[in-house]
This record gives sequence, C-alpha cells and structure tokens, in this order.
Amino acid sequence: MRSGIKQVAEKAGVSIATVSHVINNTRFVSEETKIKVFHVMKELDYRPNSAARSLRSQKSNTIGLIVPVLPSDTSNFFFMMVAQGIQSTLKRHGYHLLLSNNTTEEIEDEKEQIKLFNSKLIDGLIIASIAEDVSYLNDIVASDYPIVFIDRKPSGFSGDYVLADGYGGSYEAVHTFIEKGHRRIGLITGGLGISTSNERLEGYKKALQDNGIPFDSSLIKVSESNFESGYESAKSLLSEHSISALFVANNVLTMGVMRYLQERQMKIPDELAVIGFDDYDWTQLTTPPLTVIRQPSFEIGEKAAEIMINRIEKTDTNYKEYRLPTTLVMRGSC
Amino acid sequence: MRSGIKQVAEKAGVSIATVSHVINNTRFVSEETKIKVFHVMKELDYRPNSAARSLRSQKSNTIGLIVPVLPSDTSNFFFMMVAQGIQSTLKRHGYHLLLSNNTTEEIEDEKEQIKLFNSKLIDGLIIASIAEDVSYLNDIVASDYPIVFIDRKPSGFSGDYVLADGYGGSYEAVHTFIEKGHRRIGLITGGLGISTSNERLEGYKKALQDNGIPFDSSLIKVSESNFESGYESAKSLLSEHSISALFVANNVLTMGVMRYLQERQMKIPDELAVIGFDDYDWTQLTTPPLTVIRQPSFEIGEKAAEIMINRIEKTDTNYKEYRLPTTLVMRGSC
DNA sequence: CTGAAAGCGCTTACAG
DNA sequence: CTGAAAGCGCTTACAG
Repeated sequence: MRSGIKQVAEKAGVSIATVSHVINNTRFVSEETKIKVFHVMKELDYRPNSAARSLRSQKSNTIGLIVPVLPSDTSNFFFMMVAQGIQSTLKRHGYHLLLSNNTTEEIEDEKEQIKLFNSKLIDGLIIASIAEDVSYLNDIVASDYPIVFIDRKPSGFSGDYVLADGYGGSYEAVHTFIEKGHRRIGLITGGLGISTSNERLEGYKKALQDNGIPFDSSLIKVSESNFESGYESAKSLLSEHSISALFVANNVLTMGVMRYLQERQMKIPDELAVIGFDDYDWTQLTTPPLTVIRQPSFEIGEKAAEIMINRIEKTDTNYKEYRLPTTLVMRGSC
Repeated sequence: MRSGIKQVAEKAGVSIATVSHVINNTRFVSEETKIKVFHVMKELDYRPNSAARSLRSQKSNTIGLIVPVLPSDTSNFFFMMVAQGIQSTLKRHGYHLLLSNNTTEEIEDEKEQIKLFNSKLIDGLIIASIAEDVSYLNDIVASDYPIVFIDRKPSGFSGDYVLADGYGGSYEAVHTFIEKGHRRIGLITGGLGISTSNERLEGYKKALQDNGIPFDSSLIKVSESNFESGYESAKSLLSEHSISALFVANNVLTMGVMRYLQERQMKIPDELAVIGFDDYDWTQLTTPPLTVIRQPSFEIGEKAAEIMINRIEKTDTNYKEYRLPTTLVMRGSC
C-alpha cells in the first residue's frame, strides 16, 4: 500500500500539517524537523496525491491544450512544435499538459472538449480554435477562466493571443522579390476570411504598394489548403499569366506547388523565383532548396505557456496580442 | 460560485447519493427522479469536480504519455501521429491524455517525468523510452502499474508493447528489389543495438538469404540518425561500391540520402533504385516520388491506448507483443 | 515553532 | 427505490 502524508507524519513524529508545510515550503519549519521529514519521505517513497491536492487547493496545476489537427495532415507539424514549446515551459514551472485534439473540424466537437476540461481538470486553456469567432465561449466558461489563444486572432471573446507575424513575413517575402528586380509576383494563398490568410494577403499588398507596383488581383490564387489545390493553383496561375516570382502563403500549398514546378521542370529561380511558407525539413530537399518564411512555432508555444502561467499566478487585467516575428530563411529558390 | 453536487441535490430534492448515481449510472434510480436531476444539472450548469472524483474513486481517468522528441527533429512526426492515435481512442473511452516529452535524451529526465506522473495523476503510462533496457522502472513504479511500451521492445521490465514490424517491412523492401532483378543491394541504417534498427537489419539479411544472395557487409553503412550522416553515408557507399538498389532504414537518413542523390543527379530508379522508410508527405515531392515502407503510426497509438484501457479495466495477466504490419507504398523510385 | 481539526466535492458501503 | 454518513488525502485557517 502506497503511503500517504499520515504515514510520513507518524514515522517522522510530527503532525501532517508540518509535513505539508515542508513539502510546500509554506511556513517556517525548523531545519532539524525538515531534514527528518525529508528523510522519511524518501524512505517511504512518498508522493503527494495530486487529486487530494487539487481538490483541497482548487488548483490542478495542469493546463489544457486543444489543437485542430487532422490525421496525416502536414500542418500537424506546426502544432506539434507549438505543443512542445508549451510543454517545455510548463514543465519548468511545475505544470502538466493535458492534450486534446480536434480531428473533426466541427465546432461542436471543440465545445465538447472544452466542457470536458471545464471541471476543475485544468487551471487554464490554450487553444487554437478552428473558429475565428469564439463568442460561443461566453456561454461555456466563466469570465475569469484563463484562456490563451494561439495561431489566430480570436473575436467575440477577450483573451490573450499569440501568433506569428504573418503580415510581416509576407511583406518581407514580397519585398525580397522586389529587391531582386521582380515586378510580376504571384501569390497562392489558402482561403481568405481567417486572420492568418488575410494578413498574409495584406502583407503582400502592402509590399507592392510601398514599392509602387500596382496590385493585380489576377496574379492571386485563393484555394483550399491541400496538396492538390496547390498543384492546380500553380498550374493555372502559370498558364494564364506570366510571373517571375511566386509567394506561396502556407505550407501544404507550398508542397503542391513545388510538385507542379518540378513536374514541369521549371528552372528555379531563373524562370521562376519561389518563396514558401514554414521551414519544414523537406524544404531543404527540393532542387534548389527552398527559401521560406519561417514561423517561430516552438516560441509561440513557449510564449503562450508563459502568458498562461502569469495569468494564473498574477491575475492581471487587460488582454494583449503577442505577435512573434517570422524570419526569412534564404536558400536557393530566390 | 460554481455549483457542486450538493446544490444539485438540494434543488432537485434528492440526496447527493442519488445525484451521484444518476451521473454515474451506478444503481437504479426511478425515471422520474433521473429526469429531474438531469434537468437541474443542466440548469445549474453542473460539472462534476474531477479532483474530488479522482480522490474518492482512486482513478484519474487519464493516461500519461512520454515520448522522446527533440525540438525540430523530423521524427517528431512519427510520435505525433502515435499521440493522435492514442488520443482519439482514449477520448472515445472517456480518458484524458497527459503529455510529457523528453527533450533531453537523458534517462534521468525520463525517470523524473515518470515520478512526476506517479502520484495518482494517471491511471497508466504509455511510453516510448529512450532506453532499451527499462529495468530502472522496477525501482520507480509498483508492479501492477499499467505500462504500455511503444515503438521499441523493452527489456528488463514486463509490459505490453506495440511496435511496427520493422523486420517484415525491411524484408519486403529488399524482397521487392530482388524481384526486380537487383542483387547488389545497399543498406543504410541508424545505429545498431536498438531493437528497431536491429530488426530492420535482420529483415534485410533474411531476404537476401531466402533468395540465395550472399550477405556482403561492405554494402551496409551504419550511421547516426541525422541528415548529414545520411548524406555522407550515401556518398561513401556509392563511391566505394557499385550497387543497383539502396534501402534506407529510417526517415531522417532517407532525407540525407535523397539530398545526396539529387545533388549527384542520380537517375532514379534506373541508375539506383531506392526505398526509404516512413511515409512522410515530402516523399511525394522528390523526383521521382519515393517508394517507402510505411509504419502504421496512428494505428500504433490506437492499439497502445486500447491495450492500456483493457489493462486498467480488466486486470489481465500476461503481457504481449503487438506487432503491426508495415506496408510498401509503391511510387516511382523502385 | 508546531498541532488539531475542518473541509475541498465527490463515491460507496450500509441500512432500510 | 433512496438516504445518511464515512472517508479519499491533502491544505489551511485557527490557536497557542
């Protein structure tokens, strides 16, 4: 039988209050007593029962994470890195990570998971919602329930959010093209209406504008974010228009695009300069290796976790946006 | 203030025992009472306090997962898929997933995490240990602590384990080469001594043997599992020996190898037929698309979770190996 | 410097 | 068919 605090107290000849206080370092205990208690704890291989602790202290010391990842979708990788960032900083602060992911793309499913968590299981929630409008949260959680949003800017509910600077990244990509003399620059992007895609488009536009290049909407292809759509978008864009540079605004699309360009044996960057999105390993494998805009995914996770812990321990007031810079990783395709 | 079972009981005019029993469906309650209770629960937006539940029932309904993933390592993807498989089946059974990952490759770190979990936080542990020999577990956990190992065959501790059939996969790859007429078949593999690498080598050997091809150890390169080593191994193997086919026994090495082959503008499969390991998205992006041995990662996770739940709920006795078949995904490189 | 005791919110024998 | 009550293992005022 596993020993509890009572056994430790008895064997050490002190009260359970004292044992508790040496464990939590929560009031003065004489050095002598401390040593005795620690010794007995080791001897009995005592581990505090976390359920009892949570129940009594109203604190679970665990954070929930909900991310939308479809099985075998490449975008997994992004959230995986985010999760790692979260985990590593939570661990440093003595928190645990409870993971849930949305394999359906249903908002109902998301709600269900939040409710499941909302039973004193977690002290706070980090979520990459599939919805932009998260006002449904108002009905589900208390107003002081700590929530940190990641990847997208939420609307309809107040909370901190941390995301990559897609606007800046996109701007930098296009600006780089322009500096190299390109003026007809294509853009292939995922569906608009979500903040990530929107701001990448804005960055593209702004870079053109700042350099006196007129915006030509026919050089833009908006498509679903999957391999095939990327492939098809590249195909139709290149057959309909002559462009000398192409910016692809997300990673799955980048794969599809590259497949097409390789099939067509397009000379990169001479015939077409290319910048992709996300610095995945495979981008080093194309010929030439791909220049990309890197999102600081691990760092997003770290930041989100830090914010979360601050919220819980400090009870701050106003919510903020945390926008982490992307970086241009120069390789051979541009 | 959040309402508890007491408030529900009062408002419904029943005892808390009855409320508990309707929640858990654990003894007969009249239909009428049930309806009343459910109604009040909805009205008060009641959610059972999971800490109280765990404390009382000695069951947390959560499973811990420890995986070794280094930041930005491609092998992440494998464990990510495993984790998804685990998560999706746990969810179906009403369990939660507590995730921890080892970013150092230190066994001490792993122990630390296990101890952290071993405080009634979890009902069972699924682990991809960095060590082959997990006898250290004997000192840390009780003998009836449910543990399911994944990816590698553990030694020094009894437990179920589920892994991909690397032996069979390797055999199939080499056999496929042979059927196509190849006789000089190279192998590039990660460091031996761990069961995954070992059995892939064994599969290679057996396939040769079954087809009367003498084993030539000079056609084998053992190297560290990283991009550069893959690159270098391919380089030296191809410069020292003439081979017509090459099997690369893990995914990171496959990337490095492909990079080299592309740089050298090797004609695949005519000059060299290639089969890689793991069906990652990028394998469709090489020229030609890569034929690979696919590991059923998601399925490994599902299986591990199922086994775990059975262990917890049934208390079975003897431990088993679960070996899931790999599949050859035929594409253009062979 | 330390202890006795209440109580966190449930589940579950026991009893009728 | 249902209730009263013990108790899971802690933390934390209260008291001295």
